[in-house]
Amino acid sequence: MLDGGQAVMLPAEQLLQPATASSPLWVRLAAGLEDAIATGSLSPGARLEGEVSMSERLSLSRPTVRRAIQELVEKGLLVRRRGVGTQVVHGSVARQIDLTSLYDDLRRAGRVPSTRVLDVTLAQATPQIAEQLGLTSPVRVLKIRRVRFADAAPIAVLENYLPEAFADITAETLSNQGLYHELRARGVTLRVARQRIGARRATVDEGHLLDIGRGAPVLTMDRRAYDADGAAVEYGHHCYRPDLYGFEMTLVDR
Amino acid sequence: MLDGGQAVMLPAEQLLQPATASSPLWVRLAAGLEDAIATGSLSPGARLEGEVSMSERLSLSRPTVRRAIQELVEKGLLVRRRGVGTQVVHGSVARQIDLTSLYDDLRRAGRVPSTRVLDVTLAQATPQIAEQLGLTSPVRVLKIRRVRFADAAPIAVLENYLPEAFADITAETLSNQGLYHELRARGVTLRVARQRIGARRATVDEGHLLDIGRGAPVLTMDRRAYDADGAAVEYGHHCYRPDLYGFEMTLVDR
DNA sequence: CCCCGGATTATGTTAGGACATTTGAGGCGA
DNA sequence: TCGCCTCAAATGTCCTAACATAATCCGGGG
Repeated sequence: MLDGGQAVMLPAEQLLQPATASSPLWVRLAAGLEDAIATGSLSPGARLEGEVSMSERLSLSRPTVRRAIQELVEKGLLVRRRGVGTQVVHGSVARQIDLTSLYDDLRRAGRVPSTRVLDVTLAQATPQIAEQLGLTSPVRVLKIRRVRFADAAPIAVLENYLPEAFADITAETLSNQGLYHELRARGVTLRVARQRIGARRATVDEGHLLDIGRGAPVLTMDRRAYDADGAAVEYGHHCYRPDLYGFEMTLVDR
Repeated sequence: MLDGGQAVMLPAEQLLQPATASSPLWVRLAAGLEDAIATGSLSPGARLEGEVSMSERLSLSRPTVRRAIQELVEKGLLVRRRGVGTQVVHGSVARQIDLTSLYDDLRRAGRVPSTRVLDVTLAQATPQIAEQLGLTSPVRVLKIRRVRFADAAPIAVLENYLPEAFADITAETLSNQGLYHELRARGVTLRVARQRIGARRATVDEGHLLDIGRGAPVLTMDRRAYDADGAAVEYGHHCYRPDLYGFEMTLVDR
């Protein structure tokens, strides 16, 4: 076998990130492993040290080591096979779709995001919007319309609806940081989101905002995000310039 | 509190699916819980019985119960909060994107899928295709072109590339079942896939096959699927009619 | 009546052990 | 030399046990 004839054993200091951080042990181990993969200490195809051996060497319990490895398996970085071992997957790594905003996505990709807020208005909700937010019909909602730029090029038109409780969100706040960041700052923790990705022709308005021809194709994403209580917090309707943005994800068979 | 003032306690027989099935305990419990949610025995917002209580009542260990619940949390059906408990999420359930083929997707949605195989040819790989499959340049690959129908309406044009080892796949086989089914039948187990979803204008050819106007928007998906060994098995380039198909997924914050 | 602080309850983390199952490789025999 | 069989190694499943931590509830004191 070319790949991983011998199991790779990395020093404990490299695997376990600094003890100063008071995060769970398995998180620190997972971070250490992910780092080792990212920096090339563990190259694609390499066979990992066995769970039992690793737990003894690091003075951790096997469940803890297992939990860390499981994390990376679900991220698509490692593959485990019973009777064989754990290997680093081939191919270049792609980040998984997270419950994050486009703003964070772009920053991580090393691009410079900026936002132009078109309008922030409190208006009567249409029956459709009210239903998406799980509210009874005659209710007012905050409507936000923004254009997102990456390195000065317009890449998306964002339309978001929130319950009236968030009516004090200002256009200024949204210019500086993403909507999700602002929600988190208010103590709202988003837990689950359902989204649908599709495509259609751009409306005249969208075509103008995105600087593409009228009727040009756009990539769309509708998302409903829920609170920890299960209450709908946000309904978003986004559309992207397909030549500048796409959704990448890693699927893992379980 | 309106929702879940009292924890719901379902009978053991309902939660644990038949013992005849020799699947792992946590799988059977997870299936039982998922069933209870699907049938409405556990309605949205309902509070689940605590882990400890449930494990005692079912004569299972807490880690086993935890594993089952964890599964449904990752599927987006349940939400857990420390100090509070576990609740069924609100909103209608949407299936998560899996490592499955479009063929299986449609069958599960209750639609009748069918396939028209355009051509199956063994040809010299372009440098791009070879690179996607992780092969050195001068190599032949199997190229498959199909049109997928759902209830007699064309919804996708599928273009797949496979290593020469699969050259004996015939057009006839592909008419009866999906490509992934055929691969599994040959002992190939797909473990990881990376995909990118985007949009663009349909080519003249695609517009004709999908019965849409030329230049109409199509939803595209490029996927590379890897074997358990980490070897690239398939590279696919699909395009869908956006008015008939979209990608739905559930995101869970961890 | 309001506010604050403990008791309660629930999930989160970690440990340590035992056995089952799958896989690959090496050795033995025909 | 080829094929079968056994064995070792690795992950998968399952158990018991304890402590940590967050959130809520409730009662007492101001």
